[in-house]
Amino acid sequence: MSKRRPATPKCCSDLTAAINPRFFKALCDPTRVAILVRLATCGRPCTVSEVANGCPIDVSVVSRHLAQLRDAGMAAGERRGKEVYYAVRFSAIASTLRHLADAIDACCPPTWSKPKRN
Amino acid sequence: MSKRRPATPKCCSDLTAAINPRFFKALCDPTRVAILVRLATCGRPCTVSEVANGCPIDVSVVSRHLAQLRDAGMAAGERRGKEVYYAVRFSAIASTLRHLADAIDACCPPTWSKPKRN
DNA sequence: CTATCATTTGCACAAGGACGCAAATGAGCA
DNA sequence: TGCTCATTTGCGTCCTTGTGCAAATGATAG
Repeated sequence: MSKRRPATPKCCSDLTAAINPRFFKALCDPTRVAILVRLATCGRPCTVSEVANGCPIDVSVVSRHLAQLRDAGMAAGERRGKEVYYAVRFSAIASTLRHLADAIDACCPPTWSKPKRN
Repeated sequence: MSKRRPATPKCCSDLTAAINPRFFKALCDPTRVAILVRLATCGRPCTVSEVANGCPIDVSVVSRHLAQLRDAGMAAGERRGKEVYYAVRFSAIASTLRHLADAIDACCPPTWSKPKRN
């Protein structure tokens, strides 16, 4: 008599809300990921020039990538004088990922129902 | 006398390894995400036609998206007769996300060092 | 104010990805 | 074997996005 599972479990609407396109789009491009890792590896906030230094791509492109990471909530930019220091928002990224992981778990039925043959 | 943090913390190489481009590329496209959510909402393995039914896009496109989700490790496809049943790999997705979240945390220094002025 | 440096933005071009249609493949059935 | 249905794949097109160069903006020093 106890209902097993609603036809459309409410968890999945949460799932849609948990998937922020801008967030994952930011992780699509290998160059952008490399920039993010480089920023994380640095261990402290870095300027655009510092990040671009040694990279084969133009500074303007690095600036755009950093802005995109900022808009995605994965980095924070702070201007100090002429320079802008970017830092990885570690906890924000981790919490976003864990939030989605929880939403996924909530969507997963404990026992996977056998598909009915039609 | 105790060292605070190595110049290049080993955690960040883990970070690079934890970010699978194919995984996040799969979540870039809104249509693909919608298909994933639809598959999750269904609550059971669905055929390509079932997923495509009611969608404004062509079946072939849905098939391609599902294949991409499969290659990304987010879905599993199993052929039964003429049809192929796709299912969301909930635990695989969740564990991938949590693994990355852990790698991010490991990369984050407890006390964020003040940026040195150059 | 002018000069200089760091960063951002406008613009044009190239590369990559999504899409639809048609053809090919896989699998069951008469 | 021939037919039908479900899925996949090839191909051309369109749209998005990454990229470099040049110009504009922001900010400090002289």
